[in-house]
Amino acid sequence: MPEILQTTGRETAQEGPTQLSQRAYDRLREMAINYRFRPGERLNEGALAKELQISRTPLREAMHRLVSEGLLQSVGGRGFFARPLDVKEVCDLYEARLALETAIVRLACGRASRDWLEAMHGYLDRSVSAHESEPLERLLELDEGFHERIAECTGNLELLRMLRSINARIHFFRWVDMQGRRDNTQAEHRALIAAIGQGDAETAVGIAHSHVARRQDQIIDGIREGYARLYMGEGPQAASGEGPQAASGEGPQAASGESPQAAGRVSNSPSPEDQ
Amino acid sequence: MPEILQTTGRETAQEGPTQLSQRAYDRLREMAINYRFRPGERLNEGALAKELQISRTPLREAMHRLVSEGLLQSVGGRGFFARPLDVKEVCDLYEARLALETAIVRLACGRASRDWLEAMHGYLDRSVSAHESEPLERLLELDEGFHERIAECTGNLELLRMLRSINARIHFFRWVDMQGRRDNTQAEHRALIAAIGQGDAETAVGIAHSHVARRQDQIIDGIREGYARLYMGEGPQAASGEGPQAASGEGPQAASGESPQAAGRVSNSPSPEDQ
DNA sequence: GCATAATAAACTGTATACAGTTTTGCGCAC
DNA sequence: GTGCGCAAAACTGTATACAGTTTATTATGC
Repeated sequence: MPEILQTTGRETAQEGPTQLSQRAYDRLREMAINYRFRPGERLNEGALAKELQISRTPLREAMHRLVSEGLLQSVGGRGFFARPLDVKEVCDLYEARLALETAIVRLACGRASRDWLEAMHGYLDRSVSAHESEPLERLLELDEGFHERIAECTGNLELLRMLRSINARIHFFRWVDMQGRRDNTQAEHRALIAAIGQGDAETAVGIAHSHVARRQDQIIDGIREGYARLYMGEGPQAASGEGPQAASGEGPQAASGESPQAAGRVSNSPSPEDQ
Repeated sequence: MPEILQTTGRETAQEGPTQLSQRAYDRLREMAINYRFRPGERLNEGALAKELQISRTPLREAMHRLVSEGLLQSVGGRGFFARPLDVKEVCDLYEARLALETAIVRLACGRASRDWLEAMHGYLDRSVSAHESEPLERLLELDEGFHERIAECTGNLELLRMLRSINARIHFFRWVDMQGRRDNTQAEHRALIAAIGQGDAETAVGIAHSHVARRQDQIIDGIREGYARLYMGEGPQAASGEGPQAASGEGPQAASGESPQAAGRVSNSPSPEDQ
């Protein structure tokens, strides 16, 4: 049952990719990013395939890609698992992001064009107007977009690719971190662009560093909060789809009996030796 | 025909992974890293599967992973392609490597333990003794290992992961670059470790920078040389396996009719929109 | 009642089948 | 000889089948 996909064929802007494995990739990626699967949970291929209305073949292809991107894990012989909520890993990611962002900003200082600067001012203007009205999820996207645009400014697609990969993996924790307080980072963003525009690398890197850097305990607090939130059944865009609980059907494979508050030693994954 | 794999089962140190998709991944990765496929060449799944003595299912799973890692490309509906020999991409990778290495060394300065320093001195000693006797391929591996150990010293697995990914993708060009001259980088390596040992970040970063940095024209020369070498049928470890030519069977799908010397505009890939 | 062993169900990893599309090869007009 | 169009072959993307293993369940002994 190939399940004729929506309107068959011509790939307008509206309908998704025609490739089933690509479609599965897109959907699974979104789920993994937002921890729609419980950390460490084993993913049931049959159930997922039924849910996505595809067969296991393209589904597994998508899963293999997500393993390579650190959004899923695989244990040979026992299938695929949701990424665990691992404190060390998240701290490493934040640190890597800081290093990457610093390098990117430094490069951007020598390469920003007049056009790019103008476009960034426009982007910031739009972000400001969104700040009051848009949901937090959208504000986070705007912030990610801001930093990715700086990476684009360097012209280095590999740096951009790495930044995107990291951003995807810490997205959830940044979202949790934003809950409650609606920080106004606009001023810092403006100052950063100004410094880049003047080619003042030291100032720009300084701003970027203080803007991106997080103290370890802040990060850990965020993770703990995220853990609690996960088991209270909330997440970014949790309302879309079919609800906050893990999307793998009835969910007989609950994560574990561990104390959800203990974010310090959280991973209940079978510590895969893969990759 | 499951083709009982060697000695069936118990996964000693000698025999490869039991998982066929993992075995395919390992072999394809090695091939892609060393450009055993001609740049931009379309990979024939049937032929590759026969060569690896597996079916197309695990083969395609491995290929999807390699796409995510930038070692293969995929064009929806037309299959998988060898990564093109793209000058811009390689330059970006070198630049990203420089940024990463700099950040890693800076972190290592605050984290190097006495044990680690001792181990590094041992590693360098072994590298020195290998310098005269071992083949270039091995020396390059030792150099990669040196830098990866510094990344390990930071304790940050994500930085290590990124460094490995980049190293894999520029491996071939560094190998080409080493041909002919047998640089002695030992002194720089010693000095770098010494600076790290003293926690002297500025000196260490300076050494790392001048050690890793390459001028753009040097890189492009290397790529041009690599291109020529590819079409002269030589590559790292080219003797192993079944010869230097692309491993996809008879090779009816030669790369293109482009001038092999013109490394400036080399990519004959169909510019995949994927990933 | 609790731990343990045996049995059944479920699931993963891989091979194969098949439809639709792309590519190749050939014939023909010019 | 060169370009165009059509038919055949080849290839990709996906579904399904199946064997072997893992996991869940029931039965059993203490």
